[in-house]
Amino acid sequence: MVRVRFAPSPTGYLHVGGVRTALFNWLFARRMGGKFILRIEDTDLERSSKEFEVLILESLKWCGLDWDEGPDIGGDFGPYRQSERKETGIYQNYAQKLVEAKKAYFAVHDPEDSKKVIKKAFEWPQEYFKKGYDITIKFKIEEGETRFNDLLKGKMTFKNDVFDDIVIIKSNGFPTYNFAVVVDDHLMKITHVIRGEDHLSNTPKQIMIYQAFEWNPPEFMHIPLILGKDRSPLSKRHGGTSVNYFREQGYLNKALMNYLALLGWSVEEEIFDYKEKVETFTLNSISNKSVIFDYQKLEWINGKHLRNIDTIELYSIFYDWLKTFKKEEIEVIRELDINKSYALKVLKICREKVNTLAQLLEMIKPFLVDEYEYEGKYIEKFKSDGQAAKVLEESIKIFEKARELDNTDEIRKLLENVSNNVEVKRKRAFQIVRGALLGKLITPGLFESIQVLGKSRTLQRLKRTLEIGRNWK
RNA sequence: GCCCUCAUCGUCCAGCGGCCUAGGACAUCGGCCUUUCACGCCGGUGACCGGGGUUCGAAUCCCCGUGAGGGCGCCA
Repeated sequence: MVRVRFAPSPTGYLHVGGVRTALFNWLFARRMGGKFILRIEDTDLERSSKEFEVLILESLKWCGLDWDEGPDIGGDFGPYRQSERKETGIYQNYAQKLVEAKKAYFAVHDPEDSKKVIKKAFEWPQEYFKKGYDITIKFKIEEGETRFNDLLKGKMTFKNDVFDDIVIIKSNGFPTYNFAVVVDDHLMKITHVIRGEDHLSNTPKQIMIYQAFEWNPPEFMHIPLILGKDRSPLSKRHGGTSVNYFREQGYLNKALMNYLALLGWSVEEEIFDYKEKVETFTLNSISNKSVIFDYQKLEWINGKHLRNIDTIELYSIFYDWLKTFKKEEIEVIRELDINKSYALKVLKICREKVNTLAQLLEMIKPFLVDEYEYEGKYIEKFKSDGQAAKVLEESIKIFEKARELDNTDEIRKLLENVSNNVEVKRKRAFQIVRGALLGKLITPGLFESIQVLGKSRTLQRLKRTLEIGRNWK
């Protein structure tokens, strides 16, 4: 049974690099019919916080990466928080075993220079402890070489003498990362460790600890890191990096996952639902090269998904997003609530023009809000065009006579009549009408927009602009 | 400094000794469509890091450089 884990430390938001690692673990677990385990590595008391843990779990859920065992749902190998595991004494006990086997020792540190060890002992150095010295447990590095096979890098060999003895228990009693991972991965029966390449050089140390316990190490796979445009590690300098950031910007979880999967992965079709990839996922389709995060491609993928999904689904995603991140848009939210069928029509034509929910909001707003604003460009156009008012007056006249405005071909003919009657070029007339209806010069198709707005709303808006436009002179 | 990893268009991926005058996608540029912007379609620019080998033949294999990234914490 395949058992893999994702083990974030709650010291910040969930980074897209972390999600990508989690995604590959998840995909592998689901593909193999195994278990995906979530473990919180909170052994750094200074930097870990409960708030970040909550956010990380929430981000993971938003990404659709569900876990089979974890701190919130438990499981047979709990607890799943290292701080809680520490309370049970397991790390201390296992470290003690190594000391008894003379594979680790108590180290008394020089208070002046904590790097310096002034005393090594296989017995608890009580007298130093009493005097307040910092005491750790260090793992002794043996002579020789350490080998392991990395699923992506191939055979790895490290000379042991490049490593110094490693602290496994800190002076505060907490285990260090390199020790806790080994103990936990073993106790949790992890079969495959898929993690970032930044852990590659740590692996031999961990292997040595496995060997000291005579435990079988799991399989290892180190996947390349995500970099920014300048090839330095992806950070806030390059733009947003947390799941929360992309969520807030109006990216769809499916699109983010799609892009992350695509990044450093070879597939036939670029646009896909990552959940369907469970069927065909293989570890060796992951590339062995660090990758640069491409914000533009992500946006393109997001636009594709935005247009692919069902309008109803888009409606609910958009609605939830507004409620979460754009609470101040009360009028938009209200219109969405009370006039769903109209909103659906608006969404349908607006999504053709945008790539993110934030862009969608801008596009959609003037359709829902009757007190829409006019952008400066339009006001300028209106002022400088001597025929603008005439175009609007003529439109009102023609539209009022029309039966209904529910057919784009008819709307086109009516508008053509307007431009003919006023003797203004179509393009010019259409832009004046467009801005009059929505306040902007960039909108969905004019005919579709009028169709969606409907006769009465269209007339009302033309009159409104005519009225307000008088003050622009 | 020592150790490890990686190296094809600006970016991601394809290529795994001859099919490569190197292919696809995003971006970019030009055109078409057209009521704006986009979508869509058509086309262009654009890369095998350098040097040595091996071989009849190398983007593909080997070595050496160089560059980039990672590690060398009582961080994870």
